[in-house]
Amino acid sequence: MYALVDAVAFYASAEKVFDPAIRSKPVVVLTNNDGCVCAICPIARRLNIPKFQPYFKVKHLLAKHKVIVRSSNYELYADLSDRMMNVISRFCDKQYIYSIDESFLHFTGFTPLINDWHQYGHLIRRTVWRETKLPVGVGFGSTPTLAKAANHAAKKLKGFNGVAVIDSEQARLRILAAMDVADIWGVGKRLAKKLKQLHINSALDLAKQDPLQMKRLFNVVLARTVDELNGRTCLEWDEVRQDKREIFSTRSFGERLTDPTVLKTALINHCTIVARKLRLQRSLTKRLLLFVASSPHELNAYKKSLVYELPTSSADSCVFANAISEVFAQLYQQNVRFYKCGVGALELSSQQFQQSDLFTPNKNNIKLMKCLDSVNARYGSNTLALASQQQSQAWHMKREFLSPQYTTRWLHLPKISCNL
DNA sequence: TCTGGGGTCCTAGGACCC
DNA sequence: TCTGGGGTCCTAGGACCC
Repeated sequence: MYALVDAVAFYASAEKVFDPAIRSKPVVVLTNNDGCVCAICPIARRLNIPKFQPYFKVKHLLAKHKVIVRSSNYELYADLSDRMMNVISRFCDKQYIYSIDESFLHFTGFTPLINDWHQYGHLIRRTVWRETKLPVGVGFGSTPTLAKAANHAAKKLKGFNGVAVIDSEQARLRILAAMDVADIWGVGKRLAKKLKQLHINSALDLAKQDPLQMKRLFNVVLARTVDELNGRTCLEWDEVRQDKREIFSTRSFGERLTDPTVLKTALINHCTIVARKLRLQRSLTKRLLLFVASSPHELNAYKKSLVYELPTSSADSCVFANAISEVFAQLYQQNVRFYKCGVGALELSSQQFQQSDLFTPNKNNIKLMKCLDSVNARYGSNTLALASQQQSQAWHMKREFLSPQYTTRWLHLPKISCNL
């Protein structure tokens, strides 16, 4: 049995945790640089606020309904996510954190004392709410995709109240029949449109298809989804939590940027993030993708990228930073208003099997990186940083409606006053 | 006045080589 | 003079997810 536990409109719910005054109000959260609406609380959802629309286009609508608008407060969300995942982990020995607000639980060789999945789901919900004040939905199913479907039902379909269980044929048919094919995990807008042309409208319609036929007409991924919807597990636990095959760090700037030094600093910051992520999954990369770009919405948009081939696979921030310095001139161009840049690690390999070069000295300083990681883990990210990262504020995000970092900054600690 | 997220994986099609 | 196959690698862009 698998379970998927995730928060209801996580970012918006997180904003309500330390601000009870807005709990009964419509709340939305914006993406980086206050670009788009990315989280809509259930109360705001009833007002038909569209998701992933540019903020400036829905501004008037939000104002009309007196919607509370917040910038993304990642410091807060990351910390609340940790707390939530911690609580959830107590309910199963195998947890896989799939995203900031979702985790899969895999019950195998272990049955909870409470031998009723409904009750168990509600216990998870109640406990998470009691300890974090975050609302979660829980879905159970015999495959990851069915657990996802149950989770969708738990939160979106009538009569489930936050928990749904697919543990019988009736339950499976009932939930899949009520689900639009577009709401299945792995079926996006594009695929859903094509499926509907073939009169495959509900999740159940898709489940009834022949996997081989789906593979022929579409691809192997969809064939697997069909199998999963029928209770045949294709995404094995190890596959669900496989190592990433590429790792990126990219960001748009709060304001357009023309200064080469600042742009280079931004790139170096991205490369240290990528290096840290690589070390976290014990991977090395042989090739870095570096890119810079002006806004795609601009006339004569500028875009330049290049692949840097490292002499030996690495996850060393210093090696990456040197690579950037070496080729930066090829990326930069005068009079371009830069909007975005990023670094990606391609062609990853395991740290365990490092291939060295007979003729090139290995420049990877594993000890130094280990030290850097442990200091930063203890005292906060970027306590130790490369000199070339120069804590510049110039390219930092625009966050006009930022809430306090209640849990990660002393100055932002919530104050409780009581009158005796 | 101007404003449009970030991450990962996959694939079609082009370049190049034999 | 004209015509032609198959493999590998690379890249840009698409699809999907949150």
